[in-house]
Amino acid sequence: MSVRVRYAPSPTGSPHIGNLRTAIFNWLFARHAGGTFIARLEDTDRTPGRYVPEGIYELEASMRFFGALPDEWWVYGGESAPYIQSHNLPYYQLCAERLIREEKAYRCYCTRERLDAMRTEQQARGLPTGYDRRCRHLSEEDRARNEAEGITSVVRLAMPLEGYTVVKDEIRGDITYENRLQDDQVLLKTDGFPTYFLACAADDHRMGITHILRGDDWLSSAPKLIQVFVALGFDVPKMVHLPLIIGPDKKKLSKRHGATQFLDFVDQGYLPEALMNFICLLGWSAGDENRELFTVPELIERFSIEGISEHPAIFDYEKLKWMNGHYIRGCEPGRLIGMCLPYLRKAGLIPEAPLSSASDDEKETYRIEVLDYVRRVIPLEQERMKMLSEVVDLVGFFFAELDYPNGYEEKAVAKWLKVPYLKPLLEKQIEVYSALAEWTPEALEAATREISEGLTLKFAEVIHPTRVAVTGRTVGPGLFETLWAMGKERTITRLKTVSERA
RNA sequence: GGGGAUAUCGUCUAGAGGUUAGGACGAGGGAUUUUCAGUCCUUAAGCCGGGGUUCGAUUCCCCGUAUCCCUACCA
Repeated sequence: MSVRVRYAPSPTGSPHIGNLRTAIFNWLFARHAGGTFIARLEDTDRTPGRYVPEGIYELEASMRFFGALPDEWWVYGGESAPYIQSHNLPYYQLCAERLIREEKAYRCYCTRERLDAMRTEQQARGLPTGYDRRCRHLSEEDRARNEAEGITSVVRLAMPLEGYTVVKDEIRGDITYENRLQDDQVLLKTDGFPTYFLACAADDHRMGITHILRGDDWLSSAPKLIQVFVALGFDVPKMVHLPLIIGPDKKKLSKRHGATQFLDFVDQGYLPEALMNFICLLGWSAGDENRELFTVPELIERFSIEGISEHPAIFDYEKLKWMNGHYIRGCEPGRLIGMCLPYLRKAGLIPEAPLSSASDDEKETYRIEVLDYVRRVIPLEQERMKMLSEVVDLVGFFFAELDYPNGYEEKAVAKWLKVPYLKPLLEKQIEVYSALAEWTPEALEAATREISEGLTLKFAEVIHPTRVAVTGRTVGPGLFETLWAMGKERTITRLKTVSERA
């Protein structure tokens, strides 16, 4: 039987990195096995705040970002449509009614107040919490009277009171749970929507799902899910529980740890291939290959359930940054530049591109004055960039109006723009550079070496003050590439300003 | 309170009875250079504790401990 797996997110906002990994693992598993990858929207919780209709677009964007596109989903359908649970309510209701008819489920008329009070009491007395099954054995008359009175009800699963449920986890082995300890799970809510358990079992069956790969946090409730499958008379898919991704403090990954949601990662400028590669290494390993850099085809080729580990993994942002830097360094300059442009625009370093209605002249000017300059500058910082968002800080001095000492780093100034030979040096440079026939890194270096010899200064004694004078800082790309990229006019202007105010 | 899972360098992990316990990030040192970054070389750093089983346990079993998860008309 060919593999059919699904990613079943809820639209609660921008997807969490843990859910993204679940999606990717499902996708890799399907691709590796030549199976089908399905995405299904589990939007059965209509509680305000927990139901974010726009979340669906984030979900779609995240899958596109990784290139982990489903074979079947709500965007372009498939043979198991619908893929949005709220569009299929009658189906779940039918399932619930059938279970009632077969006495595998029952209507429960208990109010939330009673349930809350019961739970509070149980907790106060140190008793296990759970539904006391009061409505499970209601007489026909009681039931009829409740219905006649119009009391709202939910449908609960009549959990077997004896025996055991075995969760056959593909990586953890068999895990046995006592049925008497399992709650009579609500299957259908008063609003007519199914709960996760009903919707999941019903849809997994309907869609022919063969394997369930989901977070470890579902393991404890797996016996309840299995009992829903059993009650419905459906085969239980193979189960694979993925280790959780946690924060450095071993707590659930949250905002204060850094980026956690898809949007956060995109904003900070992580490349899809870096995030994909890194995420796959959290809770999965290719084995004894002693390698951690993998392309997507390599991941597909190697991915297997045996390689999944069983303990939670801490999300190491440092390692992600390293990996992102690695992929940025290997990036085609054209692609890198394209990815950096939005950051530069957002920071106000470069103007917005002219509208399509703008004149050809305007477009040409933008191309020459902005894009060509960006094209020269970005590659110079490529090997230093760890996240795209850093580009703003890295190349800011190329664009910003430096007006000595405004915009200059204090320490840099103190160290290199207070040297006694500064003024003669700068004046000589202005003279020589202005007369330079060819504005290339090589010519600039040759000229500068001559200057340093002429003034009997060490090369480093020339390099450092020059860099600070022209960039306002002590770190950056090679000085002559920097001068070359900045252009003669900008270079001379900055040297003059510093020289005059020195 | 009940139930479940998990436990190898700081972190991600390899290991599946006998290994100098391997790799990567990070950290330290060195080389290169024009600063930073990068690259190359290099060092330190680990089997949660206690019992078993075994000729021999990081590895298998039990107990303890710790951590996380579930215990909702949330997924």
